Order: sequence, then C-alpha cells, then structure tokens
Amino acid sequence: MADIKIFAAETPPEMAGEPDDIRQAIELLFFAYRDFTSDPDLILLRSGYGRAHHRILHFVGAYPGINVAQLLRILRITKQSLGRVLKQLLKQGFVEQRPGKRDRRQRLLFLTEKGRKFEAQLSTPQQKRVQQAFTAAGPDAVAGYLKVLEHLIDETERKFIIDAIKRG
Amino acid sequence: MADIKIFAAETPPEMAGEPDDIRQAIELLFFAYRDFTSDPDLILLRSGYGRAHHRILHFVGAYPGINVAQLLRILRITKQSLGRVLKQLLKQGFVEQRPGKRDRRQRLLFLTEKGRKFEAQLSTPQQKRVQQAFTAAGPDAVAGYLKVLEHLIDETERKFIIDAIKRG
DNA sequence: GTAATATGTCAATATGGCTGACATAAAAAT
DNA sequence: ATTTTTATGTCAGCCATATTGACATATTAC
Repeated sequence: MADIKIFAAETPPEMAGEPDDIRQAIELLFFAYRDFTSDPDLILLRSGYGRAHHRILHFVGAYPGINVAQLLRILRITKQSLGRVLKQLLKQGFVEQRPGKRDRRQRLLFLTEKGRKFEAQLSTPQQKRVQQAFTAAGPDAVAGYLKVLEHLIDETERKFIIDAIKRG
Repeated sequence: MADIKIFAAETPPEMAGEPDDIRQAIELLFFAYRDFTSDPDLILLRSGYGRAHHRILHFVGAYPGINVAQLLRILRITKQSLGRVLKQLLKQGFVEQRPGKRDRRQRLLFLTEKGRKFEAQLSTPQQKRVQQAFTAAGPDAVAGYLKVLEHLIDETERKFIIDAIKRG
C-alpha cells in the first residue's frame, strides 16, 4: 500500500502532447476537489443523504431567503432534480419555505434550526480542511489561489458569481 | 436573466456562524470546478459518453501502462464501477490492454491512436481554460494556487499524489 | 382578460456510483 | 508441490442524481 507507484513501470520516457504543467494543474485540481468533497460525503453517506442535499443546505444556509430560480441557476440542475431533493429536506424539516412578499409566487427558502445544525455538521470538517490549507500555504498563496479560481469561472458568469459570493 | 440577483431580497443582515472568507473560498471552488468540468462534459454528452470515460482516458493517457489497481486508487471507485466504463472504452477501441511483463496478471492500459485523439478533443478546451486563467492571474498567483491545492489533498495521500503528478 | 412567470409534479430514462458473490490466472508463500 | 494471496473480471441488484417532456396551479404583468 505504501509503496504503490503510480508511475507505470513500462511507460516509455517520451511523453505526449500537452504542456505538462497544465496537465499537472488539472490533475491537482481533480485530486484536491476529490478530497475537498470527501469530508461531507462521508457524513452524508452515514446519514442517508447525498451530495445534492449538502449543496442545497449550503446555499440556503448561506443565502437565506434564496428562491428556487436562483438556486437552480447556481446549481445548474433542472427543477425536477432540485425538486426531488428539496422535497426531502422540507419533509425532514431541514428547510422551510415562505411565500415572497413582493412576489407571492416565489417560495423563499430558509434553514430551520435543525437544518442549520445539520449543515454546520456537514460543513465543519470541510471548513477546517480549507482553513488548514490556507494556514499552511500562507496568505500570499491564498490570494493567488482565489485569483486563479475566479478566472476558471466562465467569463459570462464570473461577475455575477463573484458579486454573489461577496455579498453580505 | 442578466439582472437576477443571488442576494436574497429578504435576507436578514445578521449572518450566521462560519467565517465568511472560508465560506467564500468554498463556494468559489465549487463554481470553478463546476465550470472546469463543463467543457469536456459538453463534448461527452454529444458523444454519448460520460465524465467517467474522460477520467479514465485522461489518466491512461497521462500514465501509459498504468494498471487497473493504480487506476482504482486514483479514481477512488470500485473495480465494478471502473469495469463497466473501461469495458466500453476497450470495445470502442479507445483503450488497449497488454499483460504486464513482470507480472502477467496485470493488464497494463494504453490509449490507442483513436483514444489519444478523443482524449485530446476532450481535454483541449479544459486545458485552454486553465491556461487562460493562469495567464490572467499571473505566475505568482499560479504558484499560490498550486500550493493551496496541494494542501487540500489528504495529508496521508499528499506525497503519493504529488510525486505521481510530477513524474517523468 | 390573456399571456407570461414561478413553482410543483408525474413519468420515463440514463449514468455512475455501491455491495455482495463468485471465477480465473498468476505469483508468492509454505 | 501445494496452498494462499493477489490482480483482474463479471453477474446481479440497488441507489442517488441527473436528464427530457408534459402538464397543473397560482400569481403577476401586459
């Protein structure tokens, strides 16, 4: 286990096509994201929920009063996909709906106390992981990290997303 | 569409619990990864394959001669999950197997010419996105970006992964 | 009053994970 | 030489999450 090598023993030394630093960066993001999501995933698995539940809990928790259309745009899923999971969260009493005051067609979403607790439970290990990485890498690295991430977002969505994240 | 606000209109100003910069960083990673995977996903969708196919093509392409056990460890999936997708790639002639010379139980994996072409087609837009983000953010930012990503990886796997990525 | 919007829901389908069980060939250990 | 372990494959079934398409309701906008 400790001495497994990823290097293919019979790999020819000549090595293919794409600029290697970009390939490395792509793989690094893959691995980092894999582990980044692993913390809540583990808890979710034991609780009988999935990653989709966490995403909803996170965004409803971070943006109380968010409506369904906004949530759909953020998650980039269909309302049917959202509906299935959201319905469970409502039934389980993690999320509650209130009609919008300006537009009574809208269902504004809020976490209940129970939802807040569960969300915190899911997010805490993930936050700790990020905090630890930030501390280890140092503030300059963090600034660079955030800058690159912003530029990975679709140019057409970038401003919208960044403004949204920084609200509050 | 252009003027959708993510800010919940009725959000109370008091705002809950977690350190906000960490929450922002978590969301930023979510959005960046969402868009980072969207390029190949679009092509895959039109080709009738899925993200799982891309992951295998990527790692077999990057590490020719990788064996099944190594691939499983990297992807963190079961052999049954891998098997279903790998079988398709073999049948379609994107990947080929050769028995290991040292250990003839092993099936070493290689891309065929067809596989290399398809992999390149999938990866090119993703590479361009990363390259563009790196250029826009600048070299110092990239260094910080990579540093933080490394520290997001599980400590127990970190050295293994980083060594692997930086191989030959 | 009619049209558009926000939301919900039913049904069918696909993908990609999972567990458990079992099979084969080759290497390693005794 | 025999037994055990390892590397791989495969069958079957289950679950979570996504999709498309169709349709229903309430409310707002024209």
